[in-house]
Amino acid sequence: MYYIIMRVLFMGTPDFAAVSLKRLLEEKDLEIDVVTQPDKPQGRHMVLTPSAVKKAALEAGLTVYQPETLKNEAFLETLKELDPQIILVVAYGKILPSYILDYPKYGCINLHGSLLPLYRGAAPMQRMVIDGREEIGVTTMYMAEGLDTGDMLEKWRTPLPSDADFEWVHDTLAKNGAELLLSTLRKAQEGALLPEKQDEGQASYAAKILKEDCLLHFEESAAALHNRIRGLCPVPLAFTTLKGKSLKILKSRVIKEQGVFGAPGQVLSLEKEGVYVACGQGILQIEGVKPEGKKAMSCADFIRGRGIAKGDLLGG
RNA sequence: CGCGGGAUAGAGCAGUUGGUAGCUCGUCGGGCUCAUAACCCGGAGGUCGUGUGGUUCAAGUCCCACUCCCGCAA
Repeated sequence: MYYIIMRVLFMGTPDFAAVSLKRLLEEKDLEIDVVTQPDKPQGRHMVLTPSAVKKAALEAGLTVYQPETLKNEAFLETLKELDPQIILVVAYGKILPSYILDYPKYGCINLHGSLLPLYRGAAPMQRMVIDGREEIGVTTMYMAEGLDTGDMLEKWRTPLPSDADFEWVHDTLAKNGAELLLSTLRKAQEGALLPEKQDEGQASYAAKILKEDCLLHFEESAAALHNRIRGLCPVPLAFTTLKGKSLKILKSRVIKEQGVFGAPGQVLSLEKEGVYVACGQGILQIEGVKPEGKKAMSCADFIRGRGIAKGDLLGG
């Protein structure tokens, strides 16, 4: 197999994107430059932290660009200088203006973490789990001016196991998405892509996860609560409150789908495997928690330390 | 120096007005049992985060400095 060297501009920011970048780096015929978000203050002491993509790029000895904005002409100079033949975008975090979209010969191709046109937007992977979807996947597309509205190129899909959490989805889609992106890139080189319009009637939007999305409402069914808990695990984690303090929930299991066994949020019993909690419909078993100011622990430990008792009300 | 909580046996926690440490679980040994993650008896295991720190007759317990962990916020 022989390819002429191709100049690729990779634009991405978080870990999900870094996986794709690392995969592309394994290819010998790609000359890659990287654009990522500027370092941002993060963590407990607001330390300036580089993005996962930046770390990966620097490790590989690539040049990294971190424009504050793409809206002015400053970035156009950089673009002309790099003169990419194709731009690959994975979770970059900013909208690309048309002068960038129109620049490369082979276009701008984006990898998105959902089966478009479903779950356009910022947090498709979490939302798919929270909604209890049975099938998940990734899509590559040509980028258009709208939010994830471009013509679709290739897809990869897989069933979503009922106990899989966000981390599993993220890792699975990042890995297979990277392969899909490379496949699409190769087809673009060969002119073998068959763009397909998105059905606007089917489109849905996966909004960014906010604090309020993480709060558990025990009036919901056990199944819905379970989906929310795993969809937000391991970050940012679903939470409830107990005796005025926040309590993050790490892991859960649906014990009963149907029936009302107590006030929503009421602790029914303390078992070895976890705490049984009454929900709007059914019973949820909570298996791991992270109390405010403490480390993550199993429910068995939490009970031993007397952190919770039968009859306590979660979310009160 | 963004705000706050914490650091005590392998784990999760207590520890009262300062007087050299307890609970639950685990672990080890023995007993009971058809059997058991059950039950009974017994044992081991801690220089109480670090400091050649301060106060005191005496500090896990008060004061100071430092290290690390966590929650909030971004």
